[in-house]
Amino acid sequence: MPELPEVEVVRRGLVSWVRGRTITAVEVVDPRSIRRHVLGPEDFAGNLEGARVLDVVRRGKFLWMPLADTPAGTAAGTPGATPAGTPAGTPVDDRPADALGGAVETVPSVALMAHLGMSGQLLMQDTGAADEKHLKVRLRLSPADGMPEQLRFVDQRIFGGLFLTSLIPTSDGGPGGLAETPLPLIAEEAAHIARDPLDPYFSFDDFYRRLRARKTGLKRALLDQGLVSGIGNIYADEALWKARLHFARPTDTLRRADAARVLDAAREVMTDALAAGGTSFDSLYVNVNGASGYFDRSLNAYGREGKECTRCAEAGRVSFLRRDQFMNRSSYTCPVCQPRPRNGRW
DNA sequence: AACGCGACCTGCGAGC
DNA sequence: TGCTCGCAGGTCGCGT
Repeated sequence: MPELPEVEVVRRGLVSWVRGRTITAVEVVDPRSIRRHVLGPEDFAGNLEGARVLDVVRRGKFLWMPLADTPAGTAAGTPGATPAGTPAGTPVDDRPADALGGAVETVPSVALMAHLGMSGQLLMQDTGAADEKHLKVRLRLSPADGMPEQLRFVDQRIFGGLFLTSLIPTSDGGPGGLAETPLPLIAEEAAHIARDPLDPYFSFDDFYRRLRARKTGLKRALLDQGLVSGIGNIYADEALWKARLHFARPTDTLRRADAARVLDAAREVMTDALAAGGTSFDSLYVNVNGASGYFDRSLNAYGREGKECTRCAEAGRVSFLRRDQFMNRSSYTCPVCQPRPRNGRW
């Protein structure tokens, strides 16, 4: 279950293995994993072969690799996404590359997008390594000292996938996401989601203003990737528990301090998970399993139906976590320290 | 605008 | 034992 911290662990690992290398061959083992690349496997492979990976960028749970040297006429998987006849790698506007962040010799216009979905993994593997049971896509990379030759996309449940997308200017002029060499460009397919809480350019003021304008429940807002990205069901429950707020709390009555508390809580939970995942990430593997131990040890709310609330126990009270259906999902709360709003009024 | 829901998937555990 | 069923998760798109 990769959430934002796991994806960031993947990003950090991946960038050290693939940055600067050229994709020499592409093997789509299961076309369902590239179904969001509407032009199909041949187009996908044809446009990737020969491309050079410039960086690995993340916003929320979306991960993408800006590419250089993609074949001219790349359509980025979406008909009409790139102006006809525009060779990929051409600057997206008239500014010189330096004005777009410097340190890049080519301004990319196309990226390889990856979303891990529920069960996706990006693994670096040597050629001799046996295929994984759920291997979906294999990318062969140009040789590099002591580095594995293959980047594999493995996905049991096929909620995730790979596809090519255009890079477009960000709406606020800031970096598209966390990157080694930030550029004010964003993968088109990720342009509709807000910055995530770990993004230095995340604006709490904007978040709070938009939150107050909503007429909905707090958890629904936290899960809305257009408002704040990267928060999934697990971290939403953990953040709400930490902030002592109920999932149904109306957003239009939230005080600034409440909003700040729940957002800080989300950031803390993610940062802790990132630290735990980061420490276990030390091998050739770039995977999403590093944080599973963290989940086992550190969850205070999610999945703990009927178990004691640890915070209440420390305070000498006894209370048990309950599970409710909310948004066709399970939500876990402590009935004592996260009381349900009464009559929707606070 | 808000929101519910189905679709997309597979594996696992519960219950019969 | 073997079957069915419900459930888990994130995202997208459609209908209300």
